[in-house]
Amino acid sequence: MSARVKDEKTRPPVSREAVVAAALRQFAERGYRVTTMADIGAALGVRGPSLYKHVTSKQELLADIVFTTMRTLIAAQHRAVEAGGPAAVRLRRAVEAHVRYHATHREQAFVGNRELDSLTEPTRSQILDLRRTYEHGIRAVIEDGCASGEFPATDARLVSFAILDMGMGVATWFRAEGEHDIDSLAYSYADMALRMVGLDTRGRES
Amino acid sequence: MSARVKDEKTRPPVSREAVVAAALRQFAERGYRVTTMADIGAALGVRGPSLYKHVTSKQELLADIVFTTMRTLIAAQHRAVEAGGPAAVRLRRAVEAHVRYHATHREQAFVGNRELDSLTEPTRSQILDLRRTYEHGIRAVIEDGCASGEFPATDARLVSFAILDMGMGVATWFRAEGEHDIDSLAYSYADMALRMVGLDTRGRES
DNA sequence: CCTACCGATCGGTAGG
DNA sequence: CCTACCGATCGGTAGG
Repeated sequence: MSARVKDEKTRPPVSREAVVAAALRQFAERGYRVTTMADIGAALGVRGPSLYKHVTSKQELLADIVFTTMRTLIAAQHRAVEAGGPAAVRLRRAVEAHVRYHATHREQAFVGNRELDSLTEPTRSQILDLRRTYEHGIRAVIEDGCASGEFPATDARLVSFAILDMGMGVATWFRAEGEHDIDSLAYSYADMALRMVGLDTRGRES
Repeated sequence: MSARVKDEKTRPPVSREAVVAAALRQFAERGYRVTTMADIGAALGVRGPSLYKHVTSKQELLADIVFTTMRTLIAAQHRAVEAGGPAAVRLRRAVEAHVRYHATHREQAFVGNRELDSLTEPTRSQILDLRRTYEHGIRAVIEDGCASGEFPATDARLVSFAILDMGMGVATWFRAEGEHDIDSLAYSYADMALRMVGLDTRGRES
């Protein structure tokens, strides 16, 4: 009945990464503001104040999580797009990367979206900038496809929002134990995205 | 420099609806937990404790907002679907209603999504039930279209999630002053939804 | 509708 | 990594 969740003798050493991981889990399941430093410590078998040996503030924990999330998403999108090829191929790869991240890093994506307003300045503005960069990345592919005539004319901004939003939604309902495996999920979402820009995916394309 | 925002003499009478409206605005812009009863009162020109003449708790304010939101959405979906007709027509009307609500009631939709975990039981479970009902409503239309052969075979559950998620996203970025008017926005989203179930919207359908 | 206030919570620091 | 604790916040009640 101690406040410690784990026995001192068997407790693994506390590291910054362990603190961030415990914070992530609790921020995702119960929210940033409701989670206390004591809660995070308890998950690691220590008291709240002990965490300050590894991090400087609770806010820093949240900032770490959302920065890592956005940098990872942007890097994945960059890899998806850089190889070039037809716009349809680049769009498929970018959407698959987007969906794959939101399915495999549900907690990060969820926290990054829901706790945006829990960030203090200037972190919040920096994150919003990264999100804009990310949105512009997928929009550019759509605009390419429109400009080359590959995609029927569409409102690239609207479609990019719709594609990103539906992919972000995956983080809210996807469960690894569920009926969908991640590969077919990513493929299906990319299919939907290609249809949204006007392509018939039952035919020849990628 | 008083804590009151409005002068006592010109302040309109405080009503329950006024309290809910003020709470909605602040829950949307700053979050449920950060908003204090004193904040809500200040927006109406009164002190925090005075609000308890009109509401019984802060939690009740949130519950009022999310229940109204879900009931309104479900009623709008019901109206969109009840007239019958081809599945493509029903799907278009349901998506248009969905998008229209999220564009015109941004704050309600935003709070209803972000603050789900700020609800205490049993309210939270009741709201989750209403959300399931809503999702099943649009999924049923898609399944109808698949069963009748009107839509090419698609995973109805997946597509219904994607369509609802992209519509909910509208609440996060839409601004009435922006470049899109609500009618064309709703139309475009319904177009995308029809494409997602495999229809070619450049042709004959609705 | 007000002031005064209770009770509880929590991030972070002091000082081992 | 701990206990003790400070300072501040806030929902809700008492009693006008």
